[in-house]
Amino acid sequence: MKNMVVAEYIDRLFTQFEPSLKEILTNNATLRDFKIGDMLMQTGQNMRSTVIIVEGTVKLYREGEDGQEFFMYYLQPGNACALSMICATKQQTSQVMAKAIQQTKALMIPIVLMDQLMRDYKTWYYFVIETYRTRFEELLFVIDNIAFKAMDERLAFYLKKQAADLSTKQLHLTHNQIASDLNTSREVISRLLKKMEQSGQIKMQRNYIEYLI
Amino acid sequence: MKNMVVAEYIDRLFTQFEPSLKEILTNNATLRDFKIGDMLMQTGQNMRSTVIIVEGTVKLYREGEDGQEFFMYYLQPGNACALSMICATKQQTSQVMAKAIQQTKALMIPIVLMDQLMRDYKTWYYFVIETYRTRFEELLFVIDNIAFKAMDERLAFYLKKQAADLSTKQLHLTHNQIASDLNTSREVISRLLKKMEQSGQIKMQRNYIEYLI
DNA sequence: TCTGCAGTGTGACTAAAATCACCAACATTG
DNA sequence: CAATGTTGGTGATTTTAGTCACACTGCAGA
Repeated sequence: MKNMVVAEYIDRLFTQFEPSLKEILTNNATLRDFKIGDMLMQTGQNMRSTVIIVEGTVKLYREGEDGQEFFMYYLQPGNACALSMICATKQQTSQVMAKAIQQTKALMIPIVLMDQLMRDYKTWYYFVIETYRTRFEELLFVIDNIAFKAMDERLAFYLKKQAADLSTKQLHLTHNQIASDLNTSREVISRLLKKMEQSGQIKMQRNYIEYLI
Repeated sequence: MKNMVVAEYIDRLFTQFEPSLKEILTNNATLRDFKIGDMLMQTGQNMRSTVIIVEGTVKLYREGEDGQEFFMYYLQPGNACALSMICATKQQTSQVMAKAIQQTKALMIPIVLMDQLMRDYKTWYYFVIETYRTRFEELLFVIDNIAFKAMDERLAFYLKKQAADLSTKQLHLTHNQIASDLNTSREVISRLLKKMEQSGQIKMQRNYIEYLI
């Protein structure tokens, strides 16, 4: 019974859901595996399911003209992709990219269920609203940083967020990746990182940054 | 009967709503007036109602440290404030500012109604979802511009959007206002506008820009 | 082991934007 | 109409970030 696996994820991550809601989800969700680098969503793609991450980490980003991956936020176990809910409901196409940066498992919930779930289950409705709210806030944060902060502050904030989101101070990042995430150039990042190392905020090695604060 | 006024607005702007939904809204919404410059929402404020604009225009912006009003988008008749829905539902505080830039009237819908409306009325539910979707997209657009575009492109886009949103090519803006909206300095805007005038995209007068394309 | 490439360091230069300084035009108000 | 404040124009300068060029260093694969 492969749905035992689904049921277990739902039980663990959504303790607040009513038993009958859990049952509906279990019976209708399919579990999908994504390897590192796999895309869950791409610009222009039409969504047919709402996506809920149950394992791993997914990076949401806006793609630049030269392939930059302007970082917005991560989705983690228990998070749903707000855009997959929105686009799914109205059959709209997505405006962003979502890529697995770890081995990831996600529940795919057919969009046809959305109306019924929203109507019948207050806990689901709250979950959806909360998803919108947190993602909206993340976007506002992104706007704040990019609109009002200089590069050094943005970098410091970026590293802090990485450490927090990935729950580790051992960051496996190249200067190039960071530059792409912040939409700047590698040299700028190298220089700023050096300053941060000199002031004791980080330690650097090849492909690796240790966040010390 | 002051609710006749409310009923009329709802009838005109929300033809898709079921009669009983319209009735509930009519009986529970209060109409509020805002003069130019009045705030509908402020950072840190706790929302107690969902706000639907029925007349006028409201500017949503992020406030900078020195009082800049970093422009995000306008709300117009028929639009609801996505944040007032989100914050209202969870009693969260708002992260942005909303200011009337025209004489504005708005329906205030008590948050206690939200759960019931979402559950009982599919048209309401769709309206809410659509509100989230369009505002989310607006934010993505803002991020796109600020992350990837240079000042001249941002300015051109800004003027275009003003003309489109306010349905007029006669823009009553000072260089200072524009600079504040784009979080740059007045001199930069003056110079770029001059270039745009020279290339025939706009015509300038004091406190006034005519968008020619 | 050697080779090549991805990752990093750094100086020099360029470009974009912010800041400073100051002036002129216009509007409002007493 | 004089005084004052707001708006806009413009040159000079500074700051920040982006670009170019090139060197160095590990690591992985032939």
